[in-house]
This record gives sequence, structure tokens and C-alpha cells, in this order.
Amino acid sequence: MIIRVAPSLPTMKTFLYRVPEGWERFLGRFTRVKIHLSGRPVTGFVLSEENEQGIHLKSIEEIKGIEDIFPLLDGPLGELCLWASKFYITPIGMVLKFALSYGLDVEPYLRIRSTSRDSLHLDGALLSKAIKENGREGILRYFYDRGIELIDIFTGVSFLPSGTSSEKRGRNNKRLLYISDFKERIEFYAAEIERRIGQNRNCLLLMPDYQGLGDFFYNIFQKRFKDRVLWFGSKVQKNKRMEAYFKARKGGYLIFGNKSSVFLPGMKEGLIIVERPEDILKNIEGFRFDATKIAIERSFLEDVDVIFGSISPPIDVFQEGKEGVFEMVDQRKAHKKKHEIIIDHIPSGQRGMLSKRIADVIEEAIKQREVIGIYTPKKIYGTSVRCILCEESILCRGCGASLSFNKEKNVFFCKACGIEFEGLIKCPGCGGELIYTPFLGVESIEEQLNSMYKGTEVYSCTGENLKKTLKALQKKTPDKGAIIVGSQALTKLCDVSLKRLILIGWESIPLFAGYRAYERMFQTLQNLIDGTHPGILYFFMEREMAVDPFLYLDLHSFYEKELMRRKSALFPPYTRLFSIEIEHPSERDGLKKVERIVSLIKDKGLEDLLSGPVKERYKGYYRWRFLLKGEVDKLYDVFKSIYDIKGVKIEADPPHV
DNA sequence: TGTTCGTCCATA
DNA sequence: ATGGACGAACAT
Repeated sequence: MIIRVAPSLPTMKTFLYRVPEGWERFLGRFTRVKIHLSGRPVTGFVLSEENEQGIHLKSIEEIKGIEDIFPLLDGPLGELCLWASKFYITPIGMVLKFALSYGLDVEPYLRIRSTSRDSLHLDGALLSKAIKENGREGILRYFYDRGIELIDIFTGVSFLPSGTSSEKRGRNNKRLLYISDFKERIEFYAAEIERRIGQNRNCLLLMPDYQGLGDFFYNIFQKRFKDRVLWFGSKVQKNKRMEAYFKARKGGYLIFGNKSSVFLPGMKEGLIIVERPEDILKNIEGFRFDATKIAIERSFLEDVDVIFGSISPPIDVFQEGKEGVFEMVDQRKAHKKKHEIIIDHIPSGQRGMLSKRIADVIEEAIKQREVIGIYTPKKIYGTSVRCILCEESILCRGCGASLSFNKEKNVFFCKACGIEFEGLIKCPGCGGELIYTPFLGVESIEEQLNSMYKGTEVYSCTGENLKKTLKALQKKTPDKGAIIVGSQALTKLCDVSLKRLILIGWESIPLFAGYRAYERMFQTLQNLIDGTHPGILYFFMEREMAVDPFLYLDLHSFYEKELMRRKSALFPPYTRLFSIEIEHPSERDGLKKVERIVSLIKDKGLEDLLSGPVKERYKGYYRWRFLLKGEVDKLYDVFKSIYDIKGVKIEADPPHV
């Protein structure tokens, strides 16, 4: 038998191998096999059986071994991986490797139960040990001849392929977008979870597992569902994770996980909850994907319901709600409560410090012993490069940090990611002269507060210290006033009540958030309000009425307007975006590569979808970046043909362009 | 003409 | 991913 195998390597190529006599029945779609490629051992996945007649290759090697008893990703989950491979232009071998990564090593957790007389000598042995002693082939033969069963050590349940190929598919599943405040969401989830657990079904709760937010949620539900709650994060100890893996197969649990757990098996008739889908981070190791997209697709391929809960959902999910892919329920209560809103600006002479008017507000709050918050999108104090005419900051396209200037080389560069921007001597927006001004960040505000208001408690809240801050806030003396200063991490506060919330420079988010800028502004504001329900909201902007905050307070009108803007400029959700990055140390050779790629795109008649390239310097390298707008079906062949070119990176749905 | 270093290429 | 082929740049 000849099989096609996808190696778990970053290549779109697949390879043919011969299967040793007698092994045929041990192999199915996506069985992991050991192969040799360029004479070196590599793990691959069986894709299909090939017709031996049509094959003229003289040098087909045999596979070197079988790595699992049966395919660990099968049925609808296998379909999901195939879909993701295409949707994200990632070789199927890489997707499968990633999707399995959490539960790769099942054999040390399985015990053999003999079910026939001639396998009695294996009874009770650990599978990994038995394989070491008897060879894998022998054990496989017992398993496929029904001489043994495999029992995991946590549940006592028989370990079998989970795929239930094509019985009930997801067309009738529930996909619900639940728009509501934090407290409502928790109650709603709890009710859904309770019902499912009662029916011995699983719930998977996906959330951004960073900055201590995961622990916060875990504690809430752990109190309620006790030993029915399992942690499946990457930080969890290996045997704890394996315990969750096997218990999930049994059913009746609430499993907490981050983005990689969307591929967890055992979710049949279960529920996937995505809390704050707008904050779910994209995975970056090897296989880049957005877990919310995978969750949605999973509900189409498998018998699984999906609930997205948020106060400010991703705009593409809102759009899907309008199209009927999602049922949309709006249960917000708190937004009907009116906040007082005060809009002001910071005079240009007072930009590097807390302006007089901001200080007035703070002093009033201190006098009243209030707990108040200050939000600023910038973490650190620094000097920004600005344009003298339009006053826009010049920021790094890659990471959004403000640019620094190297006088000797006459080049702007980003300290954070090393990109140099050539020929930038005038403002890219309006052509004005560039000047330098200090800006306010969490650090500098904290410093100034500490020196201006000695004796007042000041807490800083950034990505790095959120966990500590949350703990400190719990211990804080209740009737004493305090000031919490924070960046984006301030949106992670869930049950803090603030009398006043001061936003400094909130309107400058667009400078580094690309086409999703307004959406991010909206989501930041809404999550801040949801987490801290302030009595008075202050907007201190760098220019008078730079933005009208009232446009960002009504969910429906904001999304309608933003969708119209996206539609007319052709941006997601009305098209998909892809970036192609070409990196090369020499400019001449790099340009050759760029031309090669452009001509490949032109050959397919797709040049209309192409924009760029934009040239950048990056740590001594030259880098070119293209953007392509269009659907995968149209673009897949081109992507496949350029994927294997060295130094070329394709990114699907790049977040800030 | 030999040596070293870095880029390209194919993997069954 | 990665080892070997290949070719440019350098030294002898």
C-alpha cells in the first residue's frame, strides 16, 4: 500500500510512502507516522491512500513507524483541521501537530485491560511500558484484534477513536451572541453550564488566559461547580492537563482553556463559551489562528453549540448576527444607567504632565476619599515624534510604539521591534515638519501622582503587574480613597467600582490600531465602563473635540456606522486580508524575490487584489510587505505556490494594517 | 586555485 | 526543519 503523508514541517509539499506488509489495518486518516525525509526522522500524518498503478517513482521509502494506536484527531475534528489549514494557509501537518500538542503523550496514562485469553499477560500493564517491552506492532495487533482494551488511569473509561463521522452535523446548532454586562454574562454562563453538566455534557470556556484573568474566572466557577471544573491552560502541569483531557472524553465537566483548547476532543453535544471574544489573542507559535473563528467553524462541523459573551463583540461577529449566522441577544442593563460625561482637552503646553484641569479633578476626588481610575493607552513615559501641523504622533507600523530618531543615520527607528523607516523626514499624513514632544504614559502619571499627592494610594495597572494589582486592591482599606492608573490592562478589571474614570489620550488609539482602530476604541471604552461602572467619565483629549465620545456610547449605531465604513473601504468583514512579507539581507536579491512573487500573482490574474509592496528596514534586513484583499478560494493556489519560498511569510487576517 | 561563509533547495 | 549543493567573496 502506498500512502500520502503530510510532514509536520512548514512546507506545502506532501510525500508518498510504502506501508510495510501487515500494517495497513493500523492506519487511518491522520494517523501519526514516523517517516524519513532527507534521511532524517520526521513526524508526519497519513492523508490518504494512493492508487499504486499511477505511481512511477522508483524511490518510495517505507514509513519507519506508527506513533499512535489510532488517529487522535478524527471525524469532525479532523475536518476542522483541514478547514483551518486552508483558511489560514498553513500546512495540514503543522495544524495537526499544533491541534494535538496538548495531548500528544497519551500512552503513559493508559492501562491495558485484557479481553481475551492470549493477552492475559498484558493485563494491567501501562501502555507505554508494554510497547517498550513487546514492540508496538504486537500491541497494535492485540488492539485491532479486540484482544485488549485501553483504559485511562483517571476515569477508567475505554480509550477509543472519538470521531462520529457524519451523523448529526452542526447546521442546527445554537450560535449565540450574548451581549450584556459582566455580571449578567456570568449568570447566563452558569445557568447554561449547570444544565449541560447535569446532562453529562462538556462546556469549554475559552478566555484570554493572561494577566490573571483566567484565575479570576476559574475561582468564580470553581466555587459553583467544585470538582466538575478543570483547567486546561498551557501553564497547567502535564498530568493535570492529561487528567482534563481524559475527563473531557468522559463528559460532564467545565473546562477552562485558552485559544489552543478549541481543538479539545470530547465536545460532542457540548457547549463552547467564548468570553470577550474581542480579546482572544491570536496564537503565534507556528500556526497563526484566531480561536473564535475556529470555534464558529467547529459548531458547523460538529454537534457543538457556541456562545460568545461580550459587552462589545468583534464587529465581524456582530455582522454575522445580522446575517443570521449568530442569534443575537442584547441583555445589557448597566448601559441604561447614565454616566455624567465631561469632555475637555489638554492645552498644548501641558502635554507632558497632568494638566491643571486633570489635577483639579484628582484633587476633588482625593478630598471626597473616592476611588478613581485613570486610563491612558500608553504604558511608558517617553518622547514622541509628532507633526508640527496636524499634531499626529508618528508611530511604528509594526507595534505602535512611538518612533525614535537616529540623527547620525538620519533615520527613524522603533526601539521595540528594530524596524527602521527610511526617508521619513516629513509627516506621512500632511507633509509637515516633525517635532518632539513628551507624552503621558502610565509610568509618568504614576510618578507625578506620587510626588503631587503624597499619602494618596496609587495603584498602577499594566499588563505586567495586573495580577499583583488585583490582589493589592482586594486588601485595600475600603473607606480610603485611591487612584488606579492603567493602560489597556485596566479593561481587565471586572468588579471594581470607580467614582470617576479619567481617560487621557483614549482618542489616540487609532494611531496604532490600523483599520480596526475605531472598533478597538469602542471596545476599550465599553469594557472600561463595564468593568468599573464609573459615575463620571472624563475625556481629556489632546486636541479640542478631536473625537466625539458620544458616538462610542451606543452599540448599535456605532456598529452600523463602522460596518458602513468598512464596506465602502473594503475591509473585513467584507473581505479577508492577507499580508505577504518578504525578508532578505540584500536589497537586490530581495527585490528579485518580490518580482517573482508579483509575477506569480499576475499570472493568476489577481493583481487587482494586490497593494504594495512597502519597504522597511528590519534589524539589518530589508523587508517588503504586500497586502492582498480577497477570499481564500481565489487566492489559495497562489499562496500555496509561494509558501515554500524561503524568507516569505504569509499572514492571514493581520491585525493592524 | 583553495577556503569560508551564506543562501537556495529538496526532501518520497 | 535542516543537511548538502552551490556560488560569491576572500586569501594565498
